[in-house]
Amino acid sequence: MSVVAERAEVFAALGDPNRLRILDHLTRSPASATALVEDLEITRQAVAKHLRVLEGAGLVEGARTGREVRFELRPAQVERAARWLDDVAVGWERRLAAVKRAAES
Amino acid sequence: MSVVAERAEVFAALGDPNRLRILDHLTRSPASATALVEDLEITRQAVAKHLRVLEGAGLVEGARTGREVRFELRPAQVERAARWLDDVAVGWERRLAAVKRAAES
DNA sequence: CTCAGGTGCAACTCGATAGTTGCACGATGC
DNA sequence: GCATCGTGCAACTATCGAGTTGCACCTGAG
Repeated sequence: MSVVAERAEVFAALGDPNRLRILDHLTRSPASATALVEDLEITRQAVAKHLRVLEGAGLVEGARTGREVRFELRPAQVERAARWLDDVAVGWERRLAAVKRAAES
Repeated sequence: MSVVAERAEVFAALGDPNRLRILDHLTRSPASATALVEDLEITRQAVAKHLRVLEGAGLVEGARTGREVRFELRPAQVERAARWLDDVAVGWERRLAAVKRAAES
């Protein structure tokens, strides 16, 4: 997959309110799909689908312990996405500064 | 709109390869919809739709100059999204450190 | 005035996605 | 062994989203 498509997949995974809530919960502590149902008012299967999307984007990883699967955050992709957004913002500000400099000369 | 829904809207707007390419282009210089068509191999109307999505998320703003509409980046939302991602990553690392400390005591 | 370039709006197709229900399977506790 | 808890898989609905074509409307240049 191309680098831009991969980036888009990560952002798309972040582009759903329920998934953001799941991610927010997982920031505080790992949890299983059934545990996450309580604060989401959707079914367990829907939660499981969201977790698969998040896992597909590399934002989260699940590991089986006994009969439950605990999902925990995987910060690498989160940081990568944050860094790209910073680059976009910084690049733009730099361009604005260059335009301003040109106008003053 | 709730804060989480708004965040999701921003990330959803970023969750498409063509929109990422548009954003990348706009980082370097403002452009109109028809100008953006050249490096995207989709129609002008599709580009216009993407621009409306980006504008709806507050990532971009268009202003009419003569008979064309120049779109330029709006870094505020970009920075806000980056900051939230940083918070997620930092919060998780902090939790990991706390768990480690607890295990060592 | 006329014509061309740039936008905008509307209707349509089609694949992806969020959500559901129903059921089957493996691991745990008694 | 057996009831149960947590998962996983499959089928289905319905909505959203990306992309297209076609047409109408302004604005600027000759």
